[in-house]
Amino acid sequence: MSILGNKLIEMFELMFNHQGPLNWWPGEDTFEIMIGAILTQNTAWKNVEKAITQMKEKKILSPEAILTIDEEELSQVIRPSGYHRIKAKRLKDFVKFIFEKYGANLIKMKTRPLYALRDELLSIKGIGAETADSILLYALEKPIFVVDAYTKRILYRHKIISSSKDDYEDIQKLFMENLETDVALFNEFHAQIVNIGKNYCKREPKCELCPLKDFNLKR
DNA sequence: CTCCTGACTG
DNA sequence: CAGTCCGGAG
Repeated sequence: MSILGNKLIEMFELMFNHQGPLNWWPGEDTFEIMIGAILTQNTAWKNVEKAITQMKEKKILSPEAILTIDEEELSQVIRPSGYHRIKAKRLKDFVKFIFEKYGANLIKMKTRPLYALRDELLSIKGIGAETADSILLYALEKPIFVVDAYTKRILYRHKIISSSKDDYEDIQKLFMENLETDVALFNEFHAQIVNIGKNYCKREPKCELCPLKDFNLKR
């Protein structure tokens, strides 16, 4: 294990021991996780839950329903998630891809190699690196590390990276080249980071209360 | 860089 | 009442 790998594990354990297992999307429906990953783009998860609840009530939380429903109507149903017009289009573009490439068979989709699938997802308008990786890790259980704004901020503040705007793929490599390739670890690690981000590592950080307050910082 | 959007927080 | 939210496109 590399020096950096040990540091990352230390960071993970500090977070995990304070916050406990976060159980992100355990046993949740694969398709629902994919939809959630798109709806949560720059949006608080609480608002995404409302949108998903409404989709269930209207019985449109399926590839078939999203493909056929009127885009305007879809945008109204997902309205609580914000950016509802553009996200309605993104959902439709996404399910079109699902149908064209995999006949909406998510089991079949899962058999495809990780990076082939990643390239396909990135070719869809509205699916960027973070959304693609969230779908790959949390819905399809592929071993890839999800990087987000919190990840960059936390690594920067704890001096693991020297600039707060390092490249997405570089930061992803930093985790993947120094940790065991483990879906469960990647899943929990990112979840822990997000929780630290929204509870402590905000723009105005609450360092005194943070589980990472003594991590890699000279006092 | 700006726009996209509603809901919630401090 | 401004800032922010599990970003991405133009």
